[in-house]
Amino acid sequence: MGRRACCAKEGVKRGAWTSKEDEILASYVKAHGEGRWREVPQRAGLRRCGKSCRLRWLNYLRPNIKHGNISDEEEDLIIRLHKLLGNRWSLIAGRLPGRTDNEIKNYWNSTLGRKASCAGGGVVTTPDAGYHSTPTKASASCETGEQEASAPLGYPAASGTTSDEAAVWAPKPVRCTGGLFFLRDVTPEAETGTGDGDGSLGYCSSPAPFGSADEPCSSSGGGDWMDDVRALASFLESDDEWLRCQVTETLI
DNA sequence: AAATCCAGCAACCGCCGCTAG
DNA sequence: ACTAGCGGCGGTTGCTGGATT
Repeated sequence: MGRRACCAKEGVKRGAWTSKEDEILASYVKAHGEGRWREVPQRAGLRRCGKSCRLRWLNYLRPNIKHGNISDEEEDLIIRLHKLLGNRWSLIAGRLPGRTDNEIKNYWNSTLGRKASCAGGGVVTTPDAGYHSTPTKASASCETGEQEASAPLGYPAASGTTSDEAAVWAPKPVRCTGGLFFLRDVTPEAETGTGDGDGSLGYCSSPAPFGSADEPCSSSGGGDWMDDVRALASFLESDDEWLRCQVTETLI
């Protein structure tokens, strides 16, 4: 409230970008670097909102961006990361070089989400995010059309459990000076990680009172889900950023 | 061949956290 | 300590082209 709009509505062009605009923006960012997006339109001579410039650059103009043809490996990784992280598209994208959060989000909503939904689960999202926006098109094309009442898109419909029980708690991540961590107590198992660590993981030291009794947080776990977590932890530990953080056992 | 439906994608919107002043 | 501004993120919308009727 009271916050200034990110850019004036009037005089700002909207809609699809032209190749000319792309060219201007790309050359500007190459010359001046990223950041100060609010100033970019003025300085570059674009009649666009700064946010729009940023989005265009990040999702389309940035070097090394890959478009389309998401491989099976990438798809598998997206599914696994989504299991672990929920709808944290930027984090998922961070593990997929050349892919953008927007592309992954779109891919999920249009393809993987539907697959998962029709398959009856195996997908996790953040309860706090309240995945209330099951893509209507997707759900409409789902053959069963019945599972959504008990297992909305994004929640696993684990056999033998209620949807609530099956809901894996994917906590809201908070920043950790360049990394990500989940505000949960570090358990001994988490400290040892996958066993190949040398104990040098840079844990953040302040388990904040984030998790209260509300989060579905089963400690038993095991099985495929735990395998996924271990595999992901192993994968992610190859990343220096990730070394600063950890995924605790209580995720399961 | 025309109309309609649907999937995919680009872009917008609004909220939130961080940080500089 | 407080506040305003900025950047970033996730959800949503709307357009477009291909598929189907």
